[in-house]
Amino acid sequence: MCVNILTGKHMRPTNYLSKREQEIMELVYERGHLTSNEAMEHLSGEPSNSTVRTLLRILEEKGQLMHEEREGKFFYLPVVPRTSAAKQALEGVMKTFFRGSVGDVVAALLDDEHAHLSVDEIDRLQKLIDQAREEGN
Amino acid sequence: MCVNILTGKHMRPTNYLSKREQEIMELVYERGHLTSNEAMEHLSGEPSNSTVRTLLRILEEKGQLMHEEREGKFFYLPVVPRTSAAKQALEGVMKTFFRGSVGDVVAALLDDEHAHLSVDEIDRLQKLIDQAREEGN
DNA sequence: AACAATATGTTAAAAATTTCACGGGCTAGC
DNA sequence: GCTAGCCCGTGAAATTTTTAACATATTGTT
Repeated sequence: MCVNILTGKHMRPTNYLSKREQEIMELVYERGHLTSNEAMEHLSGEPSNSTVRTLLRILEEKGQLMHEEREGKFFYLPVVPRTSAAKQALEGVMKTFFRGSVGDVVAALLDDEHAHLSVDEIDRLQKLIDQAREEGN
Repeated sequence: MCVNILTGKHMRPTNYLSKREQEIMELVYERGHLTSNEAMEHLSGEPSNSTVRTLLRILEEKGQLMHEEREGKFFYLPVVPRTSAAKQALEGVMKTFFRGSVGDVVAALLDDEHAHLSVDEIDRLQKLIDQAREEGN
């Protein structure tokens, strides 16, 4: 068992997260915050409230979650901000499936006929590309 | 333990993959194929060859991997083609971190100043956008 | 005060994952 | 033939993950 350098609190080693832990982190990022009851409702299987709370506590010990009390309940929040986590996740997928190429990812996204983009969205992307072109110089 | 309807072979339930299993699948997709020795070298920690082979076999039982023999060695290959797996992975990230919005993902990719795109790549994306604009009508 | 309803804290058993020692098969070189 | 080197298969121990029962705390109601 590790010890947090700053707080002196005991911490679990982080490394990779377990399956259930990942499931929970996905929920937290998707919803922004999470109570044990919300988690219970949305997790696969039908975990008991007790089970879910244990997991939330472990994730807190691992430094992945923090909680604050609102209306007498624990609201769990991600420690790593959503945008950072998003970037990390994207980079992972990019490395594993797209040889690390941003272009390939965008191509896959736009190629997918399933993903009908609105005119507004296309305009938005157009601006981003124009911008990227400028920065390239 | 489950049984494959077609082959009658015993199978493990698939569901979510465990941490190690995920690590291995990432390697397979990144490299295209994998031998036990390659896996051993690239996995975190220093798993023994024996350990790795067990995991590869389990993934095969789960229907995630298949193997063929080349030069007397087992080459493990993904059962789900790379492009399908890539799409799935992207959709996961998109749902968790980008409210399912393709536009938001592309924006995040292009926004990242870290990702300097070459002129060729920008042109490529431009074509994709033009194409998407046409299809939108 | 006593009770019900709702939350969290603690602890430990059950289940799954992870690990690897050992055994066996095959090939190449002596 | 015998041996060394390399590879795969199997069974079981070690470790981690997952689960939830039970205990405690707080709040609002009768």
